This record gives sequence, C-alpha cells and structure tokens, in this order.
Amino acid sequence: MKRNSRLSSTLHILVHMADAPDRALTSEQLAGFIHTNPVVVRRTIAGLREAGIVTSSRGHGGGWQLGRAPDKISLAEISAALGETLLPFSTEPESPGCLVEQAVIAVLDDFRLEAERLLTERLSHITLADLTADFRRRYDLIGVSSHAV
Amino acid sequence: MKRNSRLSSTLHILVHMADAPDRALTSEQLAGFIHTNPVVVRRTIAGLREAGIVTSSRGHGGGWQLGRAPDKISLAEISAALGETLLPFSTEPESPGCLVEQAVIAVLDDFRLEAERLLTERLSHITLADLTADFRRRYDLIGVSSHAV
DNA sequence: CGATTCGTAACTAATTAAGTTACATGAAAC
DNA sequence: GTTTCATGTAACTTAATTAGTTACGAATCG
Repeated sequence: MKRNSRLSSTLHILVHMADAPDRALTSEQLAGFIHTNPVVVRRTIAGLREAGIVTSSRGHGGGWQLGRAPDKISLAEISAALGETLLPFSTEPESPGCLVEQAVIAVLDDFRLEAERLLTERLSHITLADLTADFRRRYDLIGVSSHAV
Repeated sequence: MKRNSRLSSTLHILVHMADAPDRALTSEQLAGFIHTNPVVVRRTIAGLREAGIVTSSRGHGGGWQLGRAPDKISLAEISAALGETLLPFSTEPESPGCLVEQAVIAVLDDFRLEAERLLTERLSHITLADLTADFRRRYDLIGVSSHAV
C-alpha cells in the first residue's frame, strides 16, 4: 500500500466486502486485494469498526463484514473514521506572539473550516452503493465486449 | 519550519515583504521570521519567482520583493506556485486490471477534480492584501489596548 | 482441545521533507 | 578590479512519518 492511499485502499476493500455480503472476509483476504499485510489492514480499518461501518468477528469463520447497507455508508463517514485530513496544510503557530502569523493563521483557518464543510457535504452524498454500482457497470461492459469479440 | 506548513510559512514571509515594499529582504531575514534556514527559504519560494509573485536580486542590497501589488496576488496562485496539493489522498493504481480499483479511482478522481475547482475558486478570492489588512487590524487593536491600560 | 482469526504492542524499513554545508554566480560599493 | 554581500543550487545529513513485520494474547468455533 502506497503512502496517502489509505482512503482508496479502504474503499477498495469495502467494495469487495459489499460484493460478498453473505460471508466474512479475513484480514488476510482483504490484504490480498490491496497487496499489503493483514496487520496493516486491521490497523487501518480499526476506526471503521468503532464507527459501525464494519464489524469484525474472531475465530473460525471470522473476519470482516459491512456494518450496514452500502447505501447507508457515505465516503464522508469513511474518511472521518480513517482519521483522514481533507486539507493537508498546517496552521500550527510557530512564532507565538507574531501578529503577522496570527493574521495568516486566522485567514487560513477560516478557509479550512469552510472548505472542510464543502468537501464533507459532497462526500456525504457519495455512498459505497455508488461505488459498487460503478464497479458492476464496468464488469458488465467487459462481459459485453468479450461477447462481441 | 514544521511539516505541511509551507503555505502558512510562505504567506507569513510574503506579508512581511508587503509590509516593507520599499526595500528588499534577504533570505536570512525571511528565514528569521519563520525560524528556519536561508537555503530552505530560497528553495521554498523559488517557484514564486518563476510565477512572478516575487522577484529576487543578488549582491549588495539584494534580496526579495513582491513582483506586483498585494491585491493582485491571490492565495490560489501562491499555493499553485508552491506546488502544493490541495487534496492529499492518492489515486495511483496499485492493482492494474482490478475493476473494483478502477471504479474507486474513477469516483475519487471525479471528486478531486470538482473539489480542486471549488477550493481554487475560493482561494483565488483571497489576496495578500486581505492578509496585510488583517494584520494591520490586529496591530492597531494592540495599540489601542495598550493606550487603554 | 486445536485450529483459526482478530487486537495490539513493539520493532524495522522505507520514504519524505527539512536542515545544513559548500561553492559557483552575479551585483554593488569602494 | 577587488572586496563584500546575496542568491542559486547541488549534495549530504537529520528528523519525522508511515508502512511493513513479528510476536503473542484473547476470543470463537468445531
């Protein structure tokens, strides 16, 4: 798993889980999808369990399943559960007392607040179901073109 | 200079430059504002020079100055000149051929495109002049409260 | 009980970005 | 023209972050 690809990797995993709603997938299987280690998977999606997006069970036949229907799981929730920051720039003061820095931080924080509101709003309208639908569309297209040849 | 603080550090520097329009500030002086090394400053704002946001001159009395009026310099230009990415998540394929990944990337790239358009639009309405105005407001407030005491 | 699977801590490795040193280039002062 | 000052840039070092790995305890099923 590359850097900064936690969101896309997690979505990848979740679509696979949505595609197999009847059975639990193990960390090992999920890791295979994104070419990484089972422990990395468990660590990465631990927050999703706490958010109720997925459930996990131990022991024989255990593994991971979606916590609710794919159309009730938005990308906004997933991103938040991953602890991802939408906007990467920092506004930590480095020169406390400097009025110039205070002005910069104030403006930047205002922008960040508004931007995060906007992005979260948009992400909340995209659900896992949209992703699986997109996947099925691609899958069917491949099938059709195979027949055509 | 902390990680991910290139944007705020650069804005800090630029406001100081806007506040001293009559003379060039050296990398050394600029570095002092953000507690870092002159070479880091030169490296960081090299892109701003190429974008015409600042000019630099060598030798005696040399240093850095704004390339145009503060109200003609938007945060969108600055961010772009720094090579900053507004949205941090990666959509690089890691499993070429996997239709699930393709669907995820397609949706995510769509979102990114729209989000970047939105954020850039907003950043293009905030100028260096807005930042200096905010700074002056804070400066005057301090003055007033000092008198009050 | 034995096999399986998650949960998590602890450590290692890889990557990235900042900090530093060094030196060539160019411009102004004298 | 030589000295001084400043940028431009390459190369290297250091620090921080994140992914990968190993290990083992806890829980669950047959």
